[in-house]
Amino acid sequence: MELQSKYDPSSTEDKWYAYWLEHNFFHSEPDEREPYTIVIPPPNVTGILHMGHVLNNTINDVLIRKARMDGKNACWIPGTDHASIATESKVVAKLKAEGISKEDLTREEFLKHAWEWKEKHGGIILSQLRKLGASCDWDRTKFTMDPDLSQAVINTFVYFYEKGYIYQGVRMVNWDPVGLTAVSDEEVVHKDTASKFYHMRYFVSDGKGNPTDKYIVVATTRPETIMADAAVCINPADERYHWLKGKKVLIPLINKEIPIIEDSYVEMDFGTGCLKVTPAHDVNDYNIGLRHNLQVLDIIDDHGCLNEKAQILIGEDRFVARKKIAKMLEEAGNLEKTEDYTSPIGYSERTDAVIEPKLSKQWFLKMDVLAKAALESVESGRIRLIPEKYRNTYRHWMETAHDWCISRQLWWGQRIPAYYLPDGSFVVAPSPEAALQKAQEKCAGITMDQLHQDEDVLDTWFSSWLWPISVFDAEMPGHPDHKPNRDLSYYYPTNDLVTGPDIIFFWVARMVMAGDEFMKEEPFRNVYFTGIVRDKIGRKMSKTLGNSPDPLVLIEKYGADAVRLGMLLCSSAGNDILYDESQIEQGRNFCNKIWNAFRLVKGWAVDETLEQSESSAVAVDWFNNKLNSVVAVVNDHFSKFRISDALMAVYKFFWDDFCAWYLELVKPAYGSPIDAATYNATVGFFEQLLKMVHPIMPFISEELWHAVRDRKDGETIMFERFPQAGEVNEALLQAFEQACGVVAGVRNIRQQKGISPKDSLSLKVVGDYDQTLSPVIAKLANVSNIEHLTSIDDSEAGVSFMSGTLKVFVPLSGLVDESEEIKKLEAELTYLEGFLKSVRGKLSNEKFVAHAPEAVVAAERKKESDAMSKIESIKKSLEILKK
RNA sequence: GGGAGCAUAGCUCAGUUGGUUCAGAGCGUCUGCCUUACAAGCAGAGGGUCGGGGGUUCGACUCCCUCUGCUCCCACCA
Repeated sequence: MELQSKYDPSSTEDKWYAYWLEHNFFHSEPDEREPYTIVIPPPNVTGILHMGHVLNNTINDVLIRKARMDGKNACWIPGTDHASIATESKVVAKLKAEGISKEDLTREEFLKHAWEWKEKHGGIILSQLRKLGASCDWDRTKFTMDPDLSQAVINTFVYFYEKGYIYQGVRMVNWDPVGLTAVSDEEVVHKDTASKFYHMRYFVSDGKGNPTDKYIVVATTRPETIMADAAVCINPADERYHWLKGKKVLIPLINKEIPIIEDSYVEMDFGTGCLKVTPAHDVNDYNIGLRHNLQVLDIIDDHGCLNEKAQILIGEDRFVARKKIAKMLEEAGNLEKTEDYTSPIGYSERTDAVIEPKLSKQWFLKMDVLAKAALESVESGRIRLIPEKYRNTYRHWMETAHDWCISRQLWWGQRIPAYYLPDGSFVVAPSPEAALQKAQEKCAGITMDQLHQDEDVLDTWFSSWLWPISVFDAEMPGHPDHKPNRDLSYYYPTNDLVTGPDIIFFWVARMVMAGDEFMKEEPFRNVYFTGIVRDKIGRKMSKTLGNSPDPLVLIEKYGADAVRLGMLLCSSAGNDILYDESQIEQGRNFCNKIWNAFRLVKGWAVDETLEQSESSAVAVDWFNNKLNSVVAVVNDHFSKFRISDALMAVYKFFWDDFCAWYLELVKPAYGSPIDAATYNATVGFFEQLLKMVHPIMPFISEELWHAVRDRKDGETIMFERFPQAGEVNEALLQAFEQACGVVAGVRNIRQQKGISPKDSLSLKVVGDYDQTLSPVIAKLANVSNIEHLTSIDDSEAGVSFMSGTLKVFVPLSGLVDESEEIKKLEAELTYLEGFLKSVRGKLSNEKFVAHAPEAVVAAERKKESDAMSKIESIKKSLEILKK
């Protein structure tokens, strides 16, 4: 069968993925081997594959396939995250399109829709990962809202509640007065908005609630909130206002007396330097209020209208009230001036309503003890962050960790297991039945109907932080005294985690906390941070920009192997990667190169009677040593997570060493057969190369591994042992290197002089030269004979060049332009003399000789003598030329 | 405003305790080749005072300070 000159991934990739699945190669069960475990960063259950996933999962797959080939029991757990906010908003949008509003549904009805949506759209992303070649153990696929995983979450809540780590508290949330819901920080968009800066007079009180004639000016953009003011704040260092210390001022219009307080939060050079503190309606003011123990007075209702606590303008919308109150202030003589002012205002992403900061009751998990342990896990080096710079970020987070707000005003997720009694008190229990029992202990005779479960669900991260534990043993997290099951004991801790630095705190740190708490052992050893995938000009990939290619289209066009290689080419750990389709083309080209190397080898006819040629014998010996040295380098790169370096080492080894040098050396003349020894060695090398390629490009390596030799059904390259480094004959590698230099030199002369590769030349060499390499030079440079001499006959016309300390002379009659040669040699001479001078400068420096290590000084001496011999040689050539 | 990081060839990046000819790789560019494995290829070549300035050192791309420019995270200015 004639093989095409282009590799066609579409005809092989699906075939081999099906083959791997059919033989259950990805599945892992505990055994006596060392485990190697990765849990997938669970993508959103209703998400679809984007370039970020491709990068992350390619790296994961490279690591897992490498470990598998290193003989470990490799297990990669796939799964999805319920992603409460993202999924719920998708379902809400879908219902809205059908004319159904969430408010019209009961919780149960809504959840039914949500589950239907999940069943229909969920897990698409996992099937897309198969296209990429991801070798996940699909039998172990998990979902963060699987019944057992959900129960683990509930149990964890109960556990921490009973431990005293969970409490209810008040927190400022982003309230959407139109959507009538709290929205997350991520759903708030800040837009510069034109507004007014109102400068108001607050009169100083005489101590009995009456105004004196003294006043201060307070500037605000929100005069409608003055009724909720709890204080006026100045910077303690502000001398302009020292006279105010300890005094009280009166809120305009309502004449309420409030204190002057001091806090360095206030910027002296912003506004008037006096800040009205309104704890209920501004986050910063709330925090100041906490420090100074101020009263919190909430005067705005859920719809954004003033309530009765405002005393005036009750029922007015906040923006209407703002205009009216400005007028009232002016009439009362309290408005000094208004200025135009532009400031960033938060808007709801979904309803475009201006966000109102609002206090609400939330559940919190104390972070102090957990964060301390998690910090220690990294500081001690038990967890390695790659690259290391993220240790700083991590430490910073852990040292300033705020308590974790774990409640969300949503329905999609694990509902908080707190059950309220009619008297307003509550019990926390892992199930309604258990809750009832506890409630009855508090209040005899109470029935299930009288219990009311908290409406909120838990933050999605409150389930994902258990992921490395719960995917193996969902019993474990809630029951720290529970003995881990077989899977958890075997696979935990996992080895490597691959994720983005943006969730270092949300996810990574919290998994460490859960691991420390429940397992007394970190959940992973190494965390590899990938960068963000950006487009060619550095913009984030986004739907609206339309600069995000569909990975499936790319796979269709170039093949998964090419896409994988293209993504890895430019991805050093922790750096953003600038994606460009040309990288994937490079991946495709490499596949094609491998394919054509295979075509060449496959096409050879073997003649068992043929003797191995000298050049082939040298080639095989050399390549064997080269293989050993490259394998050592590649393994070293892998062990340090230098994945793109490992990849590049393999790439160059295949392309340059194997194809450009080795194959060219052993290639028989067209139509001639090859000897058996060389053929067998070559096929063996090719197999080793395929194994080195496999973790990065699984499909083409499996395809050719089967094509290069007859294999039985059930055989796979996946479980072949990754090549191990052996002894390296450094002298041989160096000698070969030198020979390559000579070959390149001769080719260069051919190019310059316009000599066809078909015309053979002869060479004379002077200097240290390993003659065993002569056949190599002869074959690759098309040289008929090489003479190793002590000096060059000065009567002959020709061109010479230096390769290391070796002088190579190519006799050429009639083709030499002597003046050009002289110019070239003189330029080289000038360079070498300068070089020699600087080396001698170093060596004559007593301090250098005294301080520098022996080896460095020796190296300099070698440079000196090498340079001297080169200069000598060039001078001789010049003499000859100038005759 | 607080914190972190980056700046090396046209582009994307290496440069691993400061010392081998250390100024590198890949891609791109240029030149010559349709040489029966591969033009998605082969053979060659050019290209950077390592952002500016200062310091430490026998020696600095590498360590310290400073300036400039950029990026990210957090808090967002009443």
